[in-house]
Parts: sequence; structure tokens; C-alpha cells
Amino acid sequence: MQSFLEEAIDEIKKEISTVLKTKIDEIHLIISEKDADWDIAFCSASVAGLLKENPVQIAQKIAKDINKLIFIEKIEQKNIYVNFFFHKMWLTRKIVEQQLIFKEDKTYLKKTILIEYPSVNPGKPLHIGHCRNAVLGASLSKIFEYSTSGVLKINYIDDLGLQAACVTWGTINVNKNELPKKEGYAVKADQWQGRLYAIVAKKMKENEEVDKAVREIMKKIEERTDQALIKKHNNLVKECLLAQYQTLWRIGILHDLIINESDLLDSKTYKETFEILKNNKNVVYEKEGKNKGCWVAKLGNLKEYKKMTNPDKILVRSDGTSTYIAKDISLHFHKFGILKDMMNYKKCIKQLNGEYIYCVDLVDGKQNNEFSSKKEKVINVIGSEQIYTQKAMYDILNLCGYKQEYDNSIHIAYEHVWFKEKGEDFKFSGRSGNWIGYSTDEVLDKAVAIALEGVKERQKDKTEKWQNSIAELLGTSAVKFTMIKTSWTKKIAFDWGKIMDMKGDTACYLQYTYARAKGILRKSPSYNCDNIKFGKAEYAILTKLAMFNIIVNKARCAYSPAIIANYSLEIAGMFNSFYATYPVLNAEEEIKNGRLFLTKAFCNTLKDALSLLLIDCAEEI
RNA sequence: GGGCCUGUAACUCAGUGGAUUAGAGUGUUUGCCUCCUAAGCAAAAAGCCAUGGGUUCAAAUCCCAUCAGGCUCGCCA
Repeated sequence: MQSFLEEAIDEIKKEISTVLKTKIDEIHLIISEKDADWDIAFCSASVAGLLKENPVQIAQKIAKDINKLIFIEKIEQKNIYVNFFFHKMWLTRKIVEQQLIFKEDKTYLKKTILIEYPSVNPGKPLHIGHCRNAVLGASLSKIFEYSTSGVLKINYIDDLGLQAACVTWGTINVNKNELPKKEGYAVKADQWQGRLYAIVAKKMKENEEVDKAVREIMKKIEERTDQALIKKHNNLVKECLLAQYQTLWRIGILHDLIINESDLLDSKTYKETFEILKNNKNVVYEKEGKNKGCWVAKLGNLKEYKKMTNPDKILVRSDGTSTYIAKDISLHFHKFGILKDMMNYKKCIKQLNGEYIYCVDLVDGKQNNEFSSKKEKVINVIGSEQIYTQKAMYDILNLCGYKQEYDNSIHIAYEHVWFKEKGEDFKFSGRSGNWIGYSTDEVLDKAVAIALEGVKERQKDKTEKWQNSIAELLGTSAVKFTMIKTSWTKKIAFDWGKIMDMKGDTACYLQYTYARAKGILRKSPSYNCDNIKFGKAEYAILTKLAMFNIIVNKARCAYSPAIIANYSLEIAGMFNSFYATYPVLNAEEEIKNGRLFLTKAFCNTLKDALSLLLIDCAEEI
């Protein structure tokens, strides 16, 4: 559903294109910012090249010839610009109408988009970098759900990988006195496993025998025959996953479905995919050369790959086992609903909102059309270091003739969170265990503790329970907001000071602004909508609030929750400025109604915006 | 060698379907609680938008090259 602003823009575009005899797509309009007195502007330069005319003359022509729309009060030509002014009566009515509009229930939407996040390897907890992934993915889901489509949210678990195998090997072979103690953070299974993984990784590096033994266990697990071993391994993986979800739920991350790497092998998914690949002329069995005995995708035939050190991608190793990318391709085929095999699913983990996450259960599960149906778009939130692998996967899909699926495969290649120590940048690594101290659990706890100090100081009279719950909200939203605010193409240098900061461009600033606005509404909960008047300042803010839909669309098209974060800061800044300058409760009746209306509209918009960033608002902080 | 990402104020970042005067926050300096929550507001200082070309009446924005930093091209996952 379009907002009145979008409709108005479309109509103006239509009229301009009629005057200029151009296509509507070629007309771009500017919406008023800050101090400008006009509401909508058109810059003739954007079409001057196309029409081969002088921009000033084009602007003059539009101002003179345009069919005046009923909601436009005045049109003014200024240099190369045509500025449009809305009728204030019309604007007032539209703004009021829009705020009163009934919000559609979108839960019934068919899930035509699939997003995968954060797919953390089992055998460790989420560090703060994984938090960025999870928050990005979940926020993108919300943004799609807000406007267009249902979203199937999946978590892909690499249960056949080396990390998980290390943990399983460790529980069997590491001496009891060497095992991490189950105390402090390590009482959580993921934290404990993460510490064990670092111990085993160190042993592997120092001792070749250990390395060999762990790889043997990994191979055994992948062979899917030793049932006792598989059971032990699966239990460890599940224990870790549940512990990871304790963290994910704390920051509002939910899923619909979990798929394990082993599910692809246990079902027919992988086999069916491999048959498709084998029948393609670009996938061959190498009889000689360095890849002898392997099945490879001949990407070297494509020009982007030609000059690479290793242009071809191995799918099946010479020992007959499949590589990670081969399994990922089969998952990707499954995501798009290309395969005949649909797998069976069963409710498996109950989330905090009461909804279940489904897991694959080939024996007791049932088919689920929603999980296996054709998808319009598949989005993978995976770190930027995997750009090449993801691209290779999409190209292989294309080579197999799935052009449309290729076009609709989106990789959100977010940059990592780094941390500084002694002036040098470091990447988090599970193997080295350098994430200890930077796990999402620890960062959240620390942020909440800092927030609590502030809450206790400011809200002395409240109960301890209330103080704790507000601190939890402030601390967690601070961490989430920090992860979202910076666009995902940019590295984040982890900085405790910034996470803990409560002023400026922060979630706390937004929460504070919201609470202040709510304070006004508490004191004067109702107002008369029919007796309402706005001044220039109110119009400026209300117009910005009315842009919310446009902003969400922009964020969706750019896959960028950061756009919504920055918009939130902008409207909060405008409101705070307003708050300091104009009294609401003491203003005369008409004006007071207008300002109360504005305050309410601001609260609604900010709340909606923040909900897309997984952030709840508190009435008081 | 190939591919991708980044470079805007001292620091962290918006802006990048070309254009009305390049914006925030932090930090610095200075005002403002007798007034709806001062985790706030207002003001000042601070920019050759990495560099060099090109396209254009007009470039931080588009194109090319260069420099700097990061990621990546494994029978690891």
C-alpha cells in the first residue's frame, strides 16, 4: 500500500512527463529537507542531456505548461529547479488520515523469499561478529515482511564440519583435567565447546597424530554408518545449537527452519542435485592433471575465472567425498524449490514467541509445501570472505540453466567486526579462541551492566525488577543498533566505548527521545483531531515522518537496514529539537492538538522503524 | 597475476539514479534546567570528498588510470 506522499510524487511525475514528453522513469523528484520552504522539487538537469535543451528553459517550460494538480498550491521556477508547494489543508488532512490508517495484518503472506542467517558453525558460541550477521539477516526479514512478502528464515548448520568434529573428538579423547571447567560463561554449552574446540585445534597444530585422528572422526561421521558415534555427535551439536539460541533469542532473532548439512546427505537432496550437475557439460570427471579423480565444475570457461590461480571448482574429491560447496549447491537448489525431493520436517525447538522452529526429520516428519515451494529470491547473509565461493555457486546454477534463480540469488557479503589490541587489528577466530571476552553473551552483559548504572541513577524510585528490565532493553538495543547502523560493506572496529556510549548517534538516544515523547502523551492522552493546526516546524517533521514508506522501500531495494537506522536518528533529532523549542502541553488549544498529534505520529513512526531493526521501545527509561 | 570491497572533518560514519550552500555524532570551545525526562537543545571551530585524467553548462557522486588498506582464487569448512 502506497503512502499519500508516494501517490503525490507519482502524480507530479506523470504531469512533468506529459509536459516534457518523456518516460515517467526518467523523472526524479526531491523531497523537502530541513529548511527548504517547498515540499517537492524537480531538477531539470537530470533530463537536460536527454532532451538536449537548456535546463533553465526546461524548468520554465514545466512551470508554465504543467497541469496544476489539485493538491498543489503553488509552483515556482528557480534557476534549473521547479519547486512544488502542497496545499496545507490537503497536507494536514492526508497526514492525519495516514496516521489513523488501519495496519494490515501481514502474517498470512506467502513466504516467497528465503533468507539464511547466521549459520554459525556448531562448536562455539556467537562472537560479536556473528551478532552482526544475525541482526542483519533478521532485520532484512522484517523489512521484506513489512512491505511485500513472507520470508522463510533458515539457519544452516554445518554439523559435518571440522569444528564440530573437533568437539566430538575432544569429549572422547581429551583428559578430564584438561577439559574446560564448567564455570563462569562456560556453563553454557556453546561457550564450553568453544573453549574445548580451541584446545583441540591447538593439539592438532602441534601434533600430526591428533590432526589425523580428528579428520578420521570427521570422515566417519560423514559416512553416516557408525550410529553410536553419530548419536553422540548429534547430541553435542544440538546442545550447542540450543545454547546459541539462548543468545539469539535474547536479541530477538527467530527462525522457521533449521537444516543440517547431514540432512542433505541423509535425504535425496544431495544425490538429486549431483545428478543434475553430472548431466551438465560443464561438470566433468577429471581423468588426468592435478584434479585427477575429482568431479569438477569447469568455471575456467567463464572469462572472470580464466586468470585465477585455480579457475575450476572441485565438487567431489578423489576419495569420493563431497566438498563443502557441493553440499551448499544442493542446499541452494533446495532453497529455490527446484528439486523433486522435498525432505520431511518436524516441529523441533519452541521459540520465545511460542512459534516452533522446524528441523528435518526424515522418519517422523512430514512434507511442508511452504518450505519446499518455489522462491522468488534467496538471500544468503554470509561474510565477505565468501564472495568468491558464493559467486561460483551462483555461476554453476546459471551454467545448469537456472538463469532466473541465478538472477535472484543475493549474497549479503557483510564485512567483519574487528577488534584492536596493541594498535593492531584482529579478526575473530574460533580456532585460536581469541573471541573469549568478545562473545555476544559477554558484550551484551557488559552493555546491560553499563545501562543499569544509568537507570539506577535516573530512576531511583523504581523497583529493581523494572530497572533491570529497562537496562536489558537499553543494553541489547545498543549492541544491535551499533551492528546495524554502519552499512554492511564497511568493517566495524569493535570499540567498547562506542558500544557503551549512551549519547549521540545511539539506540539510547532513540529510546530516550521515545520515552520523552511518551511522557507528554501520558500527561495528555487525548486530543481533538477536528480542531488541529500545524506550524512550519510541525509540517517539516510530519513530512519527514510521512516518508517512512519511501525509506523502507529504499532499505529493501538496497538490502540495507542501516538506511532505517539513520532515518530513525534523523526523525529523533528533529523531534528533540522541536521538543526543546516548543511547549506542547501549555500551547493554546489548536496548536496543542497539532503538537500532540505530531508527538503521537512521531512515537508511532519511531516504534515502527525500530521494530524493523529488532528493537522494542520502552515507555519510560 | 585475476576478482571483489573500502578511502568524505582529529575520530566514527551519512550522502554516491550529477545540481538550490557537502551533512550527522564523538571530541574541543561556549551558552541553556522556575518550563512536557539535560542520556537533551542551541552555537562555534574543523573538509582540495585518497590522487591524476576524462565525460558534462555542472562531478564527492558517472568512466578510466594510479596509490593505500582489507578480503579472496584449498581434494579446509
